[in-house]
Amino acid sequence: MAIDMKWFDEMEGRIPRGGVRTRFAPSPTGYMHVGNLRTALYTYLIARHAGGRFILRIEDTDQGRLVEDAVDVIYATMRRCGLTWDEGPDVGGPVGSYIQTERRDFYKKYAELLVEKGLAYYCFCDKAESAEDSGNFERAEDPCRALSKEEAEANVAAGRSYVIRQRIPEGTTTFHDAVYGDITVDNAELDDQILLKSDGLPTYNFANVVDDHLMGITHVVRGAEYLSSAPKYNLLYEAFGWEIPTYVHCSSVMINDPETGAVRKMSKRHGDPSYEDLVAQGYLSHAVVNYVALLGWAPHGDIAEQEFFTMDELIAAFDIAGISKSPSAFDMEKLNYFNANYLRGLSPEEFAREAEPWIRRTVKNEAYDAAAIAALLQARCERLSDIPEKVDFFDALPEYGADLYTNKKSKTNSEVSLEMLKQTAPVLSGLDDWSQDSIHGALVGLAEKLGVKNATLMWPLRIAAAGKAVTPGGAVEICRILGKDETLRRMELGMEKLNG
RNA sequence: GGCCCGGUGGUCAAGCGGCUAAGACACCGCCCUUUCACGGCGGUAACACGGGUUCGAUUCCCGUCCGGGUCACCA
Repeated sequence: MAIDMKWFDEMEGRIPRGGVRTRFAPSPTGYMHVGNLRTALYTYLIARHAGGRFILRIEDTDQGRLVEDAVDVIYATMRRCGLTWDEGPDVGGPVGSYIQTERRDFYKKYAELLVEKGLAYYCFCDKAESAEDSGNFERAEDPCRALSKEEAEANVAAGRSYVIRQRIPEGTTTFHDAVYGDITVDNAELDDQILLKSDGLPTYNFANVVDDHLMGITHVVRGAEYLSSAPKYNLLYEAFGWEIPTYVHCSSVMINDPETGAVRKMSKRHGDPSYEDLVAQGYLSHAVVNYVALLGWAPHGDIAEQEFFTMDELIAAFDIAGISKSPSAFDMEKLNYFNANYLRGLSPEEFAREAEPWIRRTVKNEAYDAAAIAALLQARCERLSDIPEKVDFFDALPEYGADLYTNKKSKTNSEVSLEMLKQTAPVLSGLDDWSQDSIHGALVGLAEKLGVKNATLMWPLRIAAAGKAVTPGGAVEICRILGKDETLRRMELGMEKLNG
């Protein structure tokens, strides 16, 4: 076979030079792992911090795992998280295509180049061929044998399926990682790695190296699970004579298994939440991004104690030196804390907009003002999904026991509560102005007149109005939203209950 | 199991030879208060272990233990 060196020269000529270029290269699985999101974020931040370019590349070389619309999930997730890319499948760029299956010819040519150089070889693997139908590619004991160039060409010409493997030389390989430092491994640990699969598509490792090179990637950011395959990359770069990029491996995101208590890598397969799951549970993207940024990275210097960051602040503060080597555990409690803060940081209007759909899950009665309910909720929920249960009493007064009327701190019991409700009913009934201030003023005035604590008067009223020991907002707020008629009706029910 | 990488409170973490070892979440008190929250104040809690090196180790080196990752025609 003839190698057209002019083609390679042309490819090399297209590679952008100068400036930082990073890439996020997910495979389209249909959802975004928390770990992946964090890797994407760090990758983005490294590029933006340096004023460089951030590239999105789709790694879809695994035909068996293709998921429909999965690429759209990636786009949507990254946009919602504020990770905008400068080059990618949809926006194009100087070194496209940005979808690996559309680059299959490139990989094949580069693999053949290595064969030509004597650094890789064809092999024909009967066992693999027979296993192809079942889709189960078991590792053969003696999978391949190197053939002479003539034999190989004859086989290829005869249409036999084949793979191309790289010859791994003897010795040791050392590579440098920006967070882990120098790592050396014995090449004996490495197998002759497959570059091109029998379906003509490249393996992940090979496609990565070829693409990162051709796309001019300067910083290869990825999860630490790839740390042990990194030496293979160097061997590939060396075989081609290419410049080795800066590696930035990020430790894994772990999770404490709620069932077993064991710590393990976070994964969708074990039922751990993905980004999409978190959003569905009522977490704000910015809260997730902020939290995840701090999971495995910490700011240095005079902002070492800062924990809330806007994206611009992250861009300014992010540095590779702050990335930690040890794996960190995803803590839902702390995410809750971040989310609660972001929720409170919203303007009342923004919060109401976010909250309304959740409020309306249990509050179907349009007479009850969603914005007013939202106002009570803003300081009281960590996740939007906490909302429906908290406001269910508006539509339907729960069945509740008379014991709820007894509260030590408010100095109430059944008798006291009944008396308070009896005193309160005519006062509220006579109120023309059903506003917050008006109701509050009337109640406080009555408490003073009766010589009781505000709480002693308010507690029974709130229980009668809501039928729950804990509610968002107090008696005044709830009555105000319920409206005068409904409030008085519920008070009647309460008094009946207390009369036994 | 081989190889690789880690190890500061329950969790996230600062620290980068000399500190009463930060801060945050969670937890526990107190204050505020119309319940609960929010907010404010305070508290409990950590350098895995054993050897070195050093005047001095959480910090450097070695071993042990523990944890994780990886050993695919998956990424």
